[in-house]
Amino acid sequence: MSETTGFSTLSIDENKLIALRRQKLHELRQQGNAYPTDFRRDTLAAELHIAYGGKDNAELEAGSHRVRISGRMLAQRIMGKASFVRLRDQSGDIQLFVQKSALPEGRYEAFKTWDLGDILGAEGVVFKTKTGELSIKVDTLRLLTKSLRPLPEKFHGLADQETRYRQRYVDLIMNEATRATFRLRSALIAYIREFFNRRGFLEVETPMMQPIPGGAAARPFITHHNALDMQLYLRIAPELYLKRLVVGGFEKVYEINRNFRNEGLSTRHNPEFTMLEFYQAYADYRDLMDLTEVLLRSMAQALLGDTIIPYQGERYDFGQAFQRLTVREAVLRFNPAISVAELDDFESARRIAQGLGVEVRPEHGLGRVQLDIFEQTVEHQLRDPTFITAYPTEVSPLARRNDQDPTITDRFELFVGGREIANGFSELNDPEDQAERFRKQVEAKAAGDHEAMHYDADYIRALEYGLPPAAGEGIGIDRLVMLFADAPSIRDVLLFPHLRPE
RNA sequence: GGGCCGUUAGCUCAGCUGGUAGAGCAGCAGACUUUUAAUCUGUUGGUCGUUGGUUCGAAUCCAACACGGCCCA
Repeated sequence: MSETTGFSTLSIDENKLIALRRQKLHELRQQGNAYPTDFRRDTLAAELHIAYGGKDNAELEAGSHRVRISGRMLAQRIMGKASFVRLRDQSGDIQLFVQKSALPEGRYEAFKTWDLGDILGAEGVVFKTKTGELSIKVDTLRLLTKSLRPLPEKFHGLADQETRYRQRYVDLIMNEATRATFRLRSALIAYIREFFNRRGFLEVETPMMQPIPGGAAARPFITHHNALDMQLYLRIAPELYLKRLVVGGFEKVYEINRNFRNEGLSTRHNPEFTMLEFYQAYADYRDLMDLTEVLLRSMAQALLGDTIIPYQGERYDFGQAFQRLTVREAVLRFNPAISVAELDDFESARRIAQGLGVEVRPEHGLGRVQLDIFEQTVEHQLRDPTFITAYPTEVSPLARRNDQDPTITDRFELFVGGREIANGFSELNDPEDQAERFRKQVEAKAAGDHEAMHYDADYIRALEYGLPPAAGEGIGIDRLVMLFADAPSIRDVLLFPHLRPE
């Protein structure tokens, strides 16, 4: 016990490995600037592989290509008078061959004291080793940043899920699969921007702090503005602002940004998540289904090189026309035991829903009950991309009523792999109908529905100026990235997923 | 919110019916001028998630709690 008292002043996760590295840093400080900023690289690792990977060593030696490179030292194989180092920069890895005889006096000895994880700058000549690995024969070698914390083990890497999420920087250092996922995410978002820009959509940014949270059925986060002494909400959706812009004459707009919903965490839910919403005047929900098919199919081809997307052992086909079913049709198709008559009769539908464990509240109408049955029995079975249409009006307060049947709306949701990926509809542009729907929502809120909407008088005022016939859609980017990256949890596609405090 | 599983060295993991903690990697010391999880010799390193209980004795059994994972709502 008395042996350990000397460490009692160290912070909780300080250990001898860190203490030793800290001592090395202390010595570096005494020798001069321990954190130099004057090193400039002229090449990335991947550029070297592209430029010289195909050449043999005789060609390389004849060319004598000098390069300056920098990155994190991930492996060190030290022999008496020469060593190999694996160095990584953003583009990839390159091996350094460090010879004592090629370095200034004392430098090799210093190098041997450097640690895995240290950031180095190196200069030398490109060559290939006798096993054919492209490398740099180093004659200048500097330590640019001392790493105080030991990296995870080189072979198994970092496997602990919790640490991977909490310390994403370590996950990124250690796991190529993680780097690939987030490169894919970036490419996917870039693809969306290009897709919509090319089609004449204008990218806009609307408020994320809103005095009235609207555009979705969800509980918001509440915050407070000190100077104005007013309550604000983090947005649950940008929808109502984007449609105000369509009123203003921006006829095709889109926004990619965060929404915040005050609900539980799961493998499919994070309190903040990224949504694409887009609106197009002089279009209806069918046009958007067509556009969505083109978007996802071309995106799969562009990012994955195929229209078949493998996901967790399944394969989803984005190449063929997406199936389109109404909520009713889907229920009947996946429940052969339910007849049309039973589904369309309120009392029998209610009994079916209750038999499935659904709570049917007195104010719920037939459409809502049918949707409950759909969610219980069909949703998880929709594996290949499938559009479900004709959502009940009572659960679609912002969607346009169907011309033939006012109890349903011209709305669709897209399901892939049993999960909702997108939600779109022809927009309700009748201000009087919209005002009436808001009033219904306010009543529901008063009756205890925390997810019901507020009455947004300014939005009604905007509609009164005239919203052209339009359709809009939201696509959940995180779920889309999960699909494209074959990731089982939303946390795998968020750089910093929300976790409880350590 | 409920059920199941997990939490042991910096990392990846062993640790049996309870007897006081191990390996590999990393680290440290040494050898080695073309390595590839380099190799060879020696060696340091632990609040066994936390708290309480049972017991002569708990990493191990029990309970509660914390965090995470999976499934369900």
